[in-house]
Amino acid sequence: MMTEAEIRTASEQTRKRLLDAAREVFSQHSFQGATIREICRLADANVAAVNYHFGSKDGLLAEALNFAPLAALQKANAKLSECPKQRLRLFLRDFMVMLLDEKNPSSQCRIMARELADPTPALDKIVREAIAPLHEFLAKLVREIVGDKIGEAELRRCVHSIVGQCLFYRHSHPVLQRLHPKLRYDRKEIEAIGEHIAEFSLAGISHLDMTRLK
Amino acid sequence: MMTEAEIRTASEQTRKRLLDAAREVFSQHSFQGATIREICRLADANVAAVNYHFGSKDGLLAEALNFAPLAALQKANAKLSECPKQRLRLFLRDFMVMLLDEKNPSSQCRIMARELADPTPALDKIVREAIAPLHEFLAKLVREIVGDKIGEAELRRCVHSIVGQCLFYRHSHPVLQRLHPKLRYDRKEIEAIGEHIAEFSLAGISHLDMTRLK
DNA sequence: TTTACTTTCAAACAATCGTTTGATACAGTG
DNA sequence: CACTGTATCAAACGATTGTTTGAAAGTAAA
Repeated sequence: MMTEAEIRTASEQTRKRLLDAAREVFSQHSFQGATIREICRLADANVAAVNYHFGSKDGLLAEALNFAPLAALQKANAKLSECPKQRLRLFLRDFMVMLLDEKNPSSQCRIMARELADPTPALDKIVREAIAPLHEFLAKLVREIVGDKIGEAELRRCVHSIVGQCLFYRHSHPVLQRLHPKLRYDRKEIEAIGEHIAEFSLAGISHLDMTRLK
Repeated sequence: MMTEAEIRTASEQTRKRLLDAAREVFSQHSFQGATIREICRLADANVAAVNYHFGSKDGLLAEALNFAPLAALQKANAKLSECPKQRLRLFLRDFMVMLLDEKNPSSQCRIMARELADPTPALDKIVREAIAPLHEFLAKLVREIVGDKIGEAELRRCVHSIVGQCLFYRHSHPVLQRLHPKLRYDRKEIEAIGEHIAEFSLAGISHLDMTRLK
């Protein structure tokens, strides 16, 4: 026997299991490659559960996406009293952990990275709520570092260079596994990658700054 | 009425139309998202033609892949008498044209970029014949620039930074279109992107060199 | 208990997928 | 002519997809 509150959570537990399973499956397959049956098998739910709780496969993906952790990362970073360069270093470290660490529950970013190349009905939401704010955040940070000596087009390309480096490790994971079979992405390696991207990018940004001055 | 040679070319023309259509469709959809029926519709051929000429969808993808243009790019670059830095600039410009220019017939690289994230039976061939040589080529080039002052792990990360920047524009094309709707990838813009990646990366490489020396 | 509502489930649905089949047309060989 | 092999085609095959259905189970309120 269950109380009203417990009943509600029983249904919500099913929803939660479905969302967790969906994030897992959607992050490992393309949207067309992920099947409702696999998600439901992983969630220990009936095939009809997805359409009952979320209306459709599209609806499930839309609800599975939650970019609050990414937004929180940016918000917390903006409040730091460090210099812009150091804030970029810290952000890239945390962002790479979010992208690569299997133990990290924020697999939404992994879905985001996957959906970039494969437009789905959820892409509009992803761009609006996650990618656009992320690019604006980085653009503001780079602008703080470089000043107003470079144009908008170059600023945008710097942001692309940074994001491109980060997403590469997530996107090309299956390939990198085959190129370097011995490599494991433990916490230490992930942080080393984040630091590399930060130093590499800071040098690239500063260099553009210098070339503009001449 | 046709002669024997013309018959053979008639069949080979069908093969060619199928391969062209396959490259077009595979570069725009994931492997699971691309359908044989769409390929055959584009090639103006029967649905059975793919299995008749190539055995299966997998076989069609495998034969559609041809990395000769990419290999030729590397070979031609290696023969240049320019300094390593200038050779990197030239290679990145040509590579970006190959990746982004719609008028460029080398759409195999676009398929490659797409397949990175979505393992298919053809991924082994892609890694072996295209990605591994590309990474080795860039590693050698970076090594020429930086000398032996950095370790293998850092060298590898530099290559990843370069490749990541390049692939980002191909991978995230649908997203970038929504972020910057006014932007068009004409020849001039593509070359500007290639130059940016070159300068950005050269600065990053040189900086790692300097930090190692201290 | 009876009634009303929510949730779950096995089963089926319609659509689409990659693939196969058997017929057909055609060119070359004897 | 008959025979052989190649290429194409409409049609169908079996499997799998996302989705729907109708009944069963379970809870809350009457």
